[in-house]
Amino acid sequence: MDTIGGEVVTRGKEGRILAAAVRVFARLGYHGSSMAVVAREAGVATGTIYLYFARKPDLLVTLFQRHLSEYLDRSRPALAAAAPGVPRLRLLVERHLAFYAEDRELATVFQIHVRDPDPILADGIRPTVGAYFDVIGGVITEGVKAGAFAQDLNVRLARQVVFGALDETVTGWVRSKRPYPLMSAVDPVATMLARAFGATVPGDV
Amino acid sequence: MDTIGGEVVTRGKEGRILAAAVRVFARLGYHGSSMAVVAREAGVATGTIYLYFARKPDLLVTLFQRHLSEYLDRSRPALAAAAPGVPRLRLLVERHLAFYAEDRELATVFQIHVRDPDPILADGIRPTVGAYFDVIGGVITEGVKAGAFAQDLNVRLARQVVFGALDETVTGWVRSKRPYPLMSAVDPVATMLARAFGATVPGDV
Amino acid sequence: MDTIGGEVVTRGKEGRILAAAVRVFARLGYHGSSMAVVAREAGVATGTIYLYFARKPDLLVTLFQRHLSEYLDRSRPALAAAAPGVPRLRLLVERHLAFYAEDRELATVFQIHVRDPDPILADGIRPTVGAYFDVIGGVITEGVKAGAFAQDLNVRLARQVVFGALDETVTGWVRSKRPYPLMSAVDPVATMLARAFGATVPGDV
Amino acid sequence: MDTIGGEVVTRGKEGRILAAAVRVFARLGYHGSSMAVVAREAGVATGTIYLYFARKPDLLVTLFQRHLSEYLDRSRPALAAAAPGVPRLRLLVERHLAFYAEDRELATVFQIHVRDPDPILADGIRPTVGAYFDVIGGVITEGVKAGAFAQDLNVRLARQVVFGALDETVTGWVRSKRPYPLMSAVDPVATMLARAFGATVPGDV
DNA sequence: GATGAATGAGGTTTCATTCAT
DNA sequence: CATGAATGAAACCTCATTCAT
Repeated sequence: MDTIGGEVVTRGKEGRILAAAVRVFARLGYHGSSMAVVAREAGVATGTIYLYFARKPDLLVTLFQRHLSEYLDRSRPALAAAAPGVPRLRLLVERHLAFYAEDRELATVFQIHVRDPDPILADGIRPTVGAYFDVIGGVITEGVKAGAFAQDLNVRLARQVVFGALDETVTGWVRSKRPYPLMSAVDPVATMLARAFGATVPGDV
Repeated sequence: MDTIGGEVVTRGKEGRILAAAVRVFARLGYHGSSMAVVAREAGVATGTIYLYFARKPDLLVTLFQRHLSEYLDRSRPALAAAAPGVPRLRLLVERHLAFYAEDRELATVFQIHVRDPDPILADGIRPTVGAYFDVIGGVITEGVKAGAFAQDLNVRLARQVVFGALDETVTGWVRSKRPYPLMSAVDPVATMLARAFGATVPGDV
Repeated sequence: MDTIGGEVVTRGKEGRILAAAVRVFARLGYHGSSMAVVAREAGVATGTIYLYFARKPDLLVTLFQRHLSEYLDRSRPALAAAAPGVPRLRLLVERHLAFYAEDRELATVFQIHVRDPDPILADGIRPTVGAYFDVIGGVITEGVKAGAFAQDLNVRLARQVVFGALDETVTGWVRSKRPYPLMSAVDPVATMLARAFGATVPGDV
Repeated sequence: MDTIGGEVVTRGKEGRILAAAVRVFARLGYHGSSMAVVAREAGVATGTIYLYFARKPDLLVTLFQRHLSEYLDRSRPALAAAAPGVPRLRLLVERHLAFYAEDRELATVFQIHVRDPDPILADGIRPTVGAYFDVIGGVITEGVKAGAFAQDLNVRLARQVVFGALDETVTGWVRSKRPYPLMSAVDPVATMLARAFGATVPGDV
């Protein structure tokens, strides 16, 4: 896996296996998928997967680490460059939805498994998701500090509202039979969240 | 299982099995739980479960149907009795959180498995969750009609924001090591959602 | 498994599985045997074995514990009843060979696997074999004390000579194409060992 | 592998692989060792082993053939040079223990695997061990003929007693946590065996 | 000769489900 | 109704062996 122009690119056999895992997990879920099916989808022998991933959970955990971490690394500087408050919050919404819009199957996999209670999965996934929560928390805190958001905002709850709203927006999009452009949700959702935090959105009286 | 005075009551063996399933699924997750463990927790023989539930997924599906449907049936008239707009939205938030606060283990199970992609589970769970979405959609639509919420609100997205925000609020509560009173989130979350929809919240200038 | 008149008797499914394991291990060795083959030999399904033995090594370890421990328990009082020195040594030889003569396949399994280095096997087997070594050591020490054996005997080495000689006698018998009566070796071997320890054997000048 | 001045010398890659196999087999046992681990220990690629040994069992079989055969070839003339009876028997004991004392890891491997029932292993190992039995048998037969040992000695059994006693002596040494000098066992064991066969040992009345 | 990635058969173990008692 | 021993399919994972480079 390489990064070219800011995009995660998967190459070689390891990349093909991860890509196959995304497709299979999206279809059957992690627990409904067998290593044999992932292997067949990747066009390799079952044993070959184990040359790159020691155990089955590593497939899913690696997906989160690679894609989400990489997304976070790209997002932090971009967010810092935006003005605190509404602009930065709007950018967060835009980037979040753009990230998932780019790969519907990856989105499906993430939506399904962020909350998986299997201890081994959770141990691998939670740190990455926790880092994302921190990023969201930062956006809110900075907005409050800048006076753009209500001063009495409960940051922890606000963070959950942001994550929950974004997450469910993506889930709805993934589930919809006739997929609409996910990016069309950027403006409405960003507006709702901004208002939720007491910001004055351009166009409001 | 019966309903007495608005409460779901579990009786006899079927009830003990469902209650055991909640405890076990909360601890190990549906996919990490075996029928044998559920049986032991319920104090019955493995085979006995099959006298009440034809397949393993029926355990989880029945939990959603019983508890969530019953919650919905109780909620609809209560919501109808509240004034449309902010009061009704606030009541929705309050009832949602109260429902989960009442049974932390049930909350855990629901949080984890609403999105499970196993086709048999999904087929059983989605209708019930869909009905809840309709209830939420109704609250929002009525609020718009009543002029309490922004007239250009995208109801579908707003619905997802509500569900996502509530869901993540409960998830956060369930995950927290030292559990705080979930009901303390009612006011802040209700306020955020009301503002998100362009409502004037008492106390706002 | 029960004890009737001093004999180990295997009953029910657990007994049938152990008996099958003896036959299969004798033929293919522990490492060359699969659970599936043992199950087929026992006339049960593969999974059934796991109702009685948690892991594969438990099959072999249990064989040692059941048969060898039981043999030791029967032997200790019998040996104590014999006069120290040559008579007791002779009884040890006789009982050892009789024990193996009784079940050629069990003998084969034991010969092959007493020295198996697999840590899990070794941990289970060594204590039992160690107890046997102690019994042998006792016979020698008592013989020395009674003045029947050479006073300067190195007990540790003598113990190894006894065990090695007996073990190899059984191994040779197990390996021979046309099996001779193992009990015909009792007298010659007992005589050799008695003389080895400096005892005067009846008939010597 | 070459023989220079009576010593087995391992040269080149084949020798390094065999030496690695000894170390790995001593640590993990033949059945617990993988070709990959042997290769890593030898510092070669996995495939390289197959340039020198067609199958995995060939590694173990070759070890027996090379080392034991070479030992036998050196032993036969040495034994012939010793006086029949006790001196020759004592030399046999001394050479046997010296052979194992020289390489504790090789000793471990041999102790563990002489009796392995895997047909392919057994077919390769048994002839070599059989040749050793013949050598031992010769020492005893010559001792009887020379009038040094009891005339009614059962040679087959005596041979097993010798081999078993020596084998177990080495096993005990290999197993002991704090290794003592194996050669200290030469005198006591040789004495016991000589007496076992009815010989008058210098120092006896 | 040497490499080591790739293969895929085969092993152990789990567990939903059945059914004789 | 209730039991729980039994089933056997299917999962994960290992590893001897091959072969293109």
